[in-house]
Amino acid sequence: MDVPLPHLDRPFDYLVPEALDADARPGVRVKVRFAGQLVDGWLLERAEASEHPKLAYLEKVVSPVPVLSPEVARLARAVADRYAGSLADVLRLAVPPRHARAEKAVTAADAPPSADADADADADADADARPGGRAEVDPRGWRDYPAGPALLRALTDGKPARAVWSALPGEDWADRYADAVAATVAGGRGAVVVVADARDLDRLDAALTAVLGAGRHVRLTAADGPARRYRAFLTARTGEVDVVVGTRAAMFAPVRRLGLVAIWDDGDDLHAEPRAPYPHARDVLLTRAQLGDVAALVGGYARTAEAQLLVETGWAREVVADRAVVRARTPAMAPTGDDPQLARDPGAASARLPSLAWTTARDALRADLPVLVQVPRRGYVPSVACADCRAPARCPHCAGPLALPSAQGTPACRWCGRVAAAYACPECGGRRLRASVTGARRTAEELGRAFPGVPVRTSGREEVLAGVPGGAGLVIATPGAEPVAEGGYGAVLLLDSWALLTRADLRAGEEALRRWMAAAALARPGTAGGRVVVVADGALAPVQALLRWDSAWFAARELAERRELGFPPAVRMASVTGVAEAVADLLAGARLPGDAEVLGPVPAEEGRERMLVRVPRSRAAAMAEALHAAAGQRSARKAADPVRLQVDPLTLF
DNA sequence: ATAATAACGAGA
DNA sequence: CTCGTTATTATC
Repeated sequence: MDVPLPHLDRPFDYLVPEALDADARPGVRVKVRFAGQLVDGWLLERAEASEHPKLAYLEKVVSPVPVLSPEVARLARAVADRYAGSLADVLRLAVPPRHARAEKAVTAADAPPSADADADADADADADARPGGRAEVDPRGWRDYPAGPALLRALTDGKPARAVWSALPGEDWADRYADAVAATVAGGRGAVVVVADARDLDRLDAALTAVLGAGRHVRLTAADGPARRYRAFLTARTGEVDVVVGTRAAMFAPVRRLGLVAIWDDGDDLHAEPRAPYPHARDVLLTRAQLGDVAALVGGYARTAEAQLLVETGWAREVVADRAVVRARTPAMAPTGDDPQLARDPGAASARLPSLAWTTARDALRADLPVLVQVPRRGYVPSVACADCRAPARCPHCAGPLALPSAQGTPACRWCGRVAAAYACPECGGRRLRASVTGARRTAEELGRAFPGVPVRTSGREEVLAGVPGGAGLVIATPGAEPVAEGGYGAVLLLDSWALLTRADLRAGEEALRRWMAAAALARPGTAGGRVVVVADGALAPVQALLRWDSAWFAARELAERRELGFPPAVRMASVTGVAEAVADLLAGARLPGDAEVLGPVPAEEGRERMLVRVPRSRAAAMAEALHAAAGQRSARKAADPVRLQVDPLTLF
C-alpha cells in the first residue's frame, strides 16, 4: 500500500477480478480501494486464499510491467526494517516514477518481460556459480594489490567475495571497477555499481564502455531526468542489460543474476539518501550482498570507519597494496603550519599562502606542471579564529566552535547556541575575529596575482571540470570537484584545512582525510616530481595518515575511538526529532530493548529537539522494530506533530 | 479520510 | 436498560 503511515506498513489482501487475472502478477503497480478511496499499491504476491473475511476487488493494474522484482521487494523490506521505516517509503526510492512513454518504447522494442526473468534470477545464479571453465579476466592494475587477482577470479567464479579496497594514489579507480565488473560478467552474473556524483559516474561509464563495449551496461541516475531514468530502469528490469551503474538512485536497481554490488568512495555524504527512511547506499548494497549471496566491493582512496568495521569483524577482506608499492606511488608530502609570519614572505603576494606552499607551487609551474589548489567549498558556515594569533575561537561556555552568522554579526556557538558578545582570545587577548574560510574565487584571484601569466581555472559548484591539460597552470577546486590532470599534478596544495578539521562533527577527521586523499591521489608520484603540501599541524592524526598514505591505520584508530565513546558504527544509534512533546510521546510508547540508552534532548532546528537512542549492534533490529512500532501507534491515533526517525544519522550533533 | 465499533452517560 | 452521542481504531 503506497501510504507512508507506519501503522499501515503491512500487506493487504484483495480479490483479483477475472479481467485483471492475466496482468495481476507480482511486482506490478495497482490501484485499490482502501478506506473508501483509491490508493496506489504494489502487488506483492498472488495467493489462493485469505484469512480476511470480506475482501474488496483490485480496482486496476496500472501497468502490466512487473517493475518490482522479487529480489528488490525482499531487499526493500529488509532496508525498511533496518531503518525503522515503511516499505512504501523504500519502494518510492527503489522504483522510479512510471513514465508511460518510456515504458511504451522499451516494451515495444522487445517482448514483454516474462515471469521467467525472475525465475532465472535464482535458478541461474546457482547454475552459473559453478567454478572453472570461465575465461579469466586480465587483472591489469589489480596486480598492484596482492589480493587483487584472487578477487577478480572469485568474481568470475561467482563466489560471494567481499572486499574493502584502499586505492593507491594515482589509481584509476574507474578502470579497476570496470575490471571487477568485467570479471563478474565473464562469470555470467550482473553488477550494480554506485558512485557519489555525476562526474564519477561519467568516468565509470566511460571506463565500462572501454572494457565491456557499448550497450552492455546502463547508467541509472535521477540527474538524467525521469524519462531516461525510467527507461534505464526498465532496460535493467527486463534483463536486457545486467550491469547498472549510477548514483545512489541505482542502489536498488533490479539486475538479473546479480553477482556483484560495488560502491566507490563510501565516505562521501552524497551516498546518504535524504528522503525517509534515509538509507545509506553502502548499507543498502551490503544488505543486498548479504541477502543474495552476492559479492561486495567497498572502495575508496580513504577508508571509512564503517568499512574498517567490515574488515575487523571479518565480514570483508581488505585489498591493500604492500607498503613498498604505496611508498613508490605516493607523492612527496609535507605539512606546513598556517603561520602568519611565513605568510608575510615578500615573494608571496597572497596572505593566505604559507611560504612552503608558495615555493612548491612555483617549482611545479617552473617545471611546466599543473598545480591543484584545494579550497573549502563555499556555503559552509565559516569557522572563526582570532584575527591576531589565529587560535580557533571557542565558546567560553562549552568550548564549541564559534561561527559568524554574517560579516558584521556577533559570533555564536555552533554547539550550544550561546552568543559570545564580548569575545576575547584566551591565547593573546585579541578581540577581533576572522572567518577562516575564504571562497574559491577570492583564492583564485589571489593566486592569479601571485603567479602572473599562468592560466587559472576554477572547478566548483557552478562548473565542475572533469580534466585539465598537462602543462603549467593553476587549478582552484573545491573538495569533490578536483579535475584529473593529464599526467598528474606537479603539486597539490591543501589549504584551509583547519576549517575542515575543526568542524563540529564526529566525522571531521575522517572527512578531512578523505578529501585530502582524493586531491592528493591526483598528484604525480614523488619519484616523478609530485608534491603535496597540506596546511595543517603534522602531528594531527588525519595529517599523519595522509603523509603515510595509510587510511586503514586512521580508520582503525577512528573505529577504536568510536567504540570508546559509544558512537556509530561501533554501536547502532537512532535519532528521534520533533517538537518536545512528540519526541517524548514516541519514546514513552516505544518498547526499546532493555540495554537501550536514551540520550538528550539536544536542541535541533527551530522549536524541535532531538533525542538519541543507542544500543549495541546486536540489538539494532530490536531497536528499529520498537521505534517503527511506536511511530505506528502514534500515526494510528493521528498524533498531530510529526516525528522524524533516523537510524545511523550521518551527523550526530 | 471515513466507516465501523467500543465506550459512555443521560433519561426513562 | 436503551438510545444517542462521542472517543477509538481499523481500513482488505
